[in-house]
Amino acid sequence: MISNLVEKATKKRISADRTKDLLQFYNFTQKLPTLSHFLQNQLGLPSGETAALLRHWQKPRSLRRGDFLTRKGQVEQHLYYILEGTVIIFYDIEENEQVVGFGYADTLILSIPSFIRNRPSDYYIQAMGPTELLGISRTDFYRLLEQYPLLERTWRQMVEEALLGRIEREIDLLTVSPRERIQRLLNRSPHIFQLIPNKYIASYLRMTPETLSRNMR
Amino acid sequence: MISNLVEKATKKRISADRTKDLLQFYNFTQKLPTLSHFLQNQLGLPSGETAALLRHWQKPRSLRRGDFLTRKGQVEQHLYYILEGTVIIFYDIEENEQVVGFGYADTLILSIPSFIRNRPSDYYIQAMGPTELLGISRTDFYRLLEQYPLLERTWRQMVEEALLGRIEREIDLLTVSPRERIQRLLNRSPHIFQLIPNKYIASYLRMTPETLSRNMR
DNA sequence: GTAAAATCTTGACCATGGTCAAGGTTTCGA
DNA sequence: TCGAAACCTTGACCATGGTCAAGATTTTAC
Repeated sequence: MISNLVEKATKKRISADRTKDLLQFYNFTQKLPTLSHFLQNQLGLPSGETAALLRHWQKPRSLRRGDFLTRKGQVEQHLYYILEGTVIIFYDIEENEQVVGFGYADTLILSIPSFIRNRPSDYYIQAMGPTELLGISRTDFYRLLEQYPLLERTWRQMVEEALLGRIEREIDLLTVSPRERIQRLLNRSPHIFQLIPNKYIASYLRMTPETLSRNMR
Repeated sequence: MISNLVEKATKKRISADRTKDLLQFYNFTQKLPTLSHFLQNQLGLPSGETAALLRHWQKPRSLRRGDFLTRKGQVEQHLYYILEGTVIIFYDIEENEQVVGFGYADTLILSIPSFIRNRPSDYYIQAMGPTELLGISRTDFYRLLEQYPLLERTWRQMVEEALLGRIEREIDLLTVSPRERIQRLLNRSPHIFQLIPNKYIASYLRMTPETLSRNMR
């Protein structure tokens, strides 16, 4: 069943600006019809460099519902491309899980602090259903950054975009009224309400499932 | 008068890790004893490049208490280096001001979305007292990025650090108990309580001045 | 297809932090 | 230095969202 609010938000014609997903911090904005298409068209890499980069993406990894892509404390640091499926990112704080982001098909997903700092992750990344991914190791990726200035420039721009996404997210979190927080997410990422159980969305929005439920009517 | 909590936090020996200021999103972590020292030692620029960059920093700008460095809607986009003084960054949301960051002497300050996107700022930057700054224009800065790969690499790393700072800030904001939010800030940036009136800190911590006051006893 | 698990909804109650007001204190600026 | 403005603190009251519980509904996995 789809609530009235969701229905309205979904139907609404969404501007190019709005479409820019604010969750891009963990999963960058750019949609990737295919990985190589992304590398060439989004990153604008010459075909030689694209080939070099593609060579380092590892064979698909499959997850079932509930499986973890990354666990807290785990040192595995990869940048993942989601071929299919949906994942959530959360950390635990006093027995509770606090959801901080989502990832879905045709986006990149990673534990940023872990990837950038080369440290064990504080975050869990968990599959919401059957999920297929490709990964590239941090080491390989940063080595390629050194080699290809154009790749480094693009990465810089991606990090800049991610930063801007975080700023928007901050405003979401600072918004006092639960109803408005819900509305902001509905405006920006209505599709999430189709992909993710509400209890996780509630956590992401800093409220209980009860409050979310009561304010979606 | 210094509260017990502040006193404790200030006295506590602060680890190198803790010292890393989490507000670095708007004002990057690196302390700048002098601007040229920063350019050479922090950015690791060769002297030639340092000289080139220094040439583009404009003559000091002075602000008095209450003056605005940047106003909402203003297109002036500079990266500023604070020689002396303290500033706050805030935006307005329904008649209220919401503080999102601070800047103090020997750090860089800017409205990131405005600077990166080359758009009018949504944020105000206001001096808390007499303040002296140096600025470099967005145009000049990005032109130099194109010219000097080492500068671009460093900028990329700064943006990465800023991103990590935002993630920490997110956890702060997601922390439910006001008391803990205060404690986290005290642990990380006790000096802020010396530099900034509590009412602004309260806003930054997503609570009223009354709640801050009641929880500092 | 079906049982089990997960999720959603609703109600009653309650704790917490916001609001308003007033008085005291500190800081600012001429 | 002194008057004014800004800021801080405290109390009383209240609105809001959290907690707990129970039943309904949906989804999952075999």
